[in-house]
Amino acid sequence: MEQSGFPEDRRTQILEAAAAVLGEKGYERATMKEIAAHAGIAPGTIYLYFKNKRELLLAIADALITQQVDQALAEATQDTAGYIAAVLRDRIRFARENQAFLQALVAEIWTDRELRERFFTQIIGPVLASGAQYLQAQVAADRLRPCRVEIVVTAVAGSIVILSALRALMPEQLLPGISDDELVEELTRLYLYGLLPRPEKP
Amino acid sequence: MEQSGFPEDRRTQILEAAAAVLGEKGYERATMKEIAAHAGIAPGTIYLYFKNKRELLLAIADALITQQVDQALAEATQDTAGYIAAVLRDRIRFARENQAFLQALVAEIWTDRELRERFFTQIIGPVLASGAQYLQAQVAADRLRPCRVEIVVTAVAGSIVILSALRALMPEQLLPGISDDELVEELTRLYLYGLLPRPEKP
Amino acid sequence: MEQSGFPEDRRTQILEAAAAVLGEKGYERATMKEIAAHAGIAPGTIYLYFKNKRELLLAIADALITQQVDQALAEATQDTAGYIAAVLRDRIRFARENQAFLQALVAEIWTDRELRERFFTQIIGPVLASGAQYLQAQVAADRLRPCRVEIVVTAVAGSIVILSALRALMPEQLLPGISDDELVEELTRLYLYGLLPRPEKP
Amino acid sequence: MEQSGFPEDRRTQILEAAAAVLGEKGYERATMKEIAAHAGIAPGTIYLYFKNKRELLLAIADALITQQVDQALAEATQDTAGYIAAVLRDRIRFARENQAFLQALVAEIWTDRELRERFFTQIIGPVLASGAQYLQAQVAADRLRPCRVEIVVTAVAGSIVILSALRALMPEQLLPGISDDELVEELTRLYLYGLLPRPEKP
DNA sequence: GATGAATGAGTGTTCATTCAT
DNA sequence: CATGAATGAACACTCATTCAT
Repeated sequence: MEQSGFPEDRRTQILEAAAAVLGEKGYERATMKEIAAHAGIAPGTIYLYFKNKRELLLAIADALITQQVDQALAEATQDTAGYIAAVLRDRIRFARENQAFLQALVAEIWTDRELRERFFTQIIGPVLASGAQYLQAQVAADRLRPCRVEIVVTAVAGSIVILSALRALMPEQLLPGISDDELVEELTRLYLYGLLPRPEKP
Repeated sequence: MEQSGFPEDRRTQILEAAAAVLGEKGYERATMKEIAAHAGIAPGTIYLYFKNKRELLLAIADALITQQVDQALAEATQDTAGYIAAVLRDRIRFARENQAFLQALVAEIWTDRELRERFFTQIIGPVLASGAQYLQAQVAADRLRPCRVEIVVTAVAGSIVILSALRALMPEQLLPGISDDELVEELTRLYLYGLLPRPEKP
Repeated sequence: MEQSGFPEDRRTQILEAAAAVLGEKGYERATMKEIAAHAGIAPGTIYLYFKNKRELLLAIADALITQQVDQALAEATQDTAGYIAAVLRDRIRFARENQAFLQALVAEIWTDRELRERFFTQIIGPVLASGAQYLQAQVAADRLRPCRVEIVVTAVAGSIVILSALRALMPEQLLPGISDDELVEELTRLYLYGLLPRPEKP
Repeated sequence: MEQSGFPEDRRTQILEAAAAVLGEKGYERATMKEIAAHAGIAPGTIYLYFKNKRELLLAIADALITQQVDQALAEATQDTAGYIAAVLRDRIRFARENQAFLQALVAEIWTDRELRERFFTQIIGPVLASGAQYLQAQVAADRLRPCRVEIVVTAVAGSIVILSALRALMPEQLLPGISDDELVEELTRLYLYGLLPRPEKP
């Protein structure tokens, strides 16, 4: 029916339909029939591109992983405040742009060990490591106070994930009327102040 | 088979079995038969106490909600640092104690609008509001710097949730070898410094 | 619906329905739905007694194997002609009584290696071995001429199988109007004469 | 892709691929895709030469039927022992040469009435009739004892079919280490002695 | 003629739910 | 109250067949 101009688009078309349906329904409640309908094709067609339902899920994970972060590395020249803001902004945008994919994945990551480890190793881990490394360098240069960078980085990442996720899931309830920019600004201040060198011990 | 002394304990018995199985398998992958087996009863018996599988899930949510937070209200007399640490410690403990229930719920909250709103309104909302109120009072008393307290509170809550969740799901990978106390201490410092009044504008 | 008096009859009931349907349609063309309908139950019920379609097939094989031959061993006291006739008669009766089961199996044995080896080892093999042993004893006692007993026994068994099978499958065409008794008589004569000691070498 | 020099060879090419795949997998388990792959063509192409999967099967039957037996008719001049040996040898060779075709067919013949009747009428029937006719002539000439030739001929044919089939299917188990020649020799002796005129009644 | 992507009906199987005991 | 055998709707997946290229 709904033909796409390029032959390889079909895969993408299915992937996007799957992300949309999985994101809304979760893995188990999403049916191949519905995914097919959402993509405007017949159920059997999906199996020409993906071996089974699970592979479709893993393909979504891979799609996310491969388009992964060139990161705000270039921004490392900025000052500390600028770097934190840049990372926050970048991650919030990433979450927004891949909302359907992420929403589809998170639910499964929560219950599926294999997916969890795959995702953690390939996405979360590197991001946290990169952040920790940056912080550690700033601490070494006395631009930030000494701290356990792994904990800080994880906490910061956690804030962002939760804020991005819940703002996507419940825009009416979570911080309604507050823009991404306001969010970034406030968080930047919170974490920057939290990490700047301090004259005296508390 | 396995009779309980009190007639109403049966409900609790089922609820706990359900939380255990749902927590491990997720809602869809958990079967009534397995929940029954886990509780040492017959599948049919569950239906004498819960109308259907979904009600069982909602009952788990309710069980969490009702045993909810007397909060660190009593601790409000402490200084600010003590309050933040107390809240962090309390929430981390709550997550640990109800791990199975929470794990079961979160996956569903993620995909189920009704459950999400119920949970947000009854659990998340009040907690955030209470925290925001406390912070606001501290700001008014000049013990903390002015800030958008809703954002800060949500960010702090997000850190805790993510840290607790991932530490439960992936103890080997997320901050291995770091104790809860170390975590609380580091986070307290981060957020306290992030919020203390500052002499000059940055 | 169609309740049986004894609780364990349900398994047998399914097994017989399966044998009937498989016998008529073959394994692949037989559907669980049809087997269920033939047994007067719902499709799902079959899975309470058999793990899957293949197990149902294997259970048919086992049913055949267990009700196996006490053989014409008692008849070993008879003279050679009587023995041969007794075995022929017994095997033809066996084929007739288990026609549906056998027909179902043979088709699968033809294409399925596992089933083939199982059936050969447990049914065919022992039968042939027993026959070969008897013949060998008769040869040793000079009541039959020397011969390669394995070949003879296999040939005799082959005749019977084919004759029984085709007479069941095509009663109109294969030896119509000839009774089992006539068959047994003629075959007995053929093989007895074929095996009796001979005065001179040909 | 793989073009054949002559346009009509394509049909044969498909037929042989089909026989190979059907022989190994059986009718239902063989897929058109696999048959096509085995023939080095696209699935759609098969439908240019055969209306559907079933016609492909029937065409295999026809292929067998047409290349049918010029029979050991020429050998009728031999003595009786020579004739029997010649027929046995010829049939065993036929089974070996057409093993894939035959294996594919037999499974279907077993379950498919139409195919069965077609095959019986066109292949089995004539062979048996020819054999019966020969035997009858020998009996009339007092070179063989009087007997029910239809039964004898069917029994002999049955032996051969079973022996050929099982030796093809289970070479390790059925009469391993015995050559076709030994088989023919032993069977010839068995049936010849079984049929030679006898001086006295047993 | 030849292709092979697309189809969708039909399969085996699962499991929430019921109800006779 | 409790049971657990029975149900049957719904699912993932397969594959013979078609048809635009």
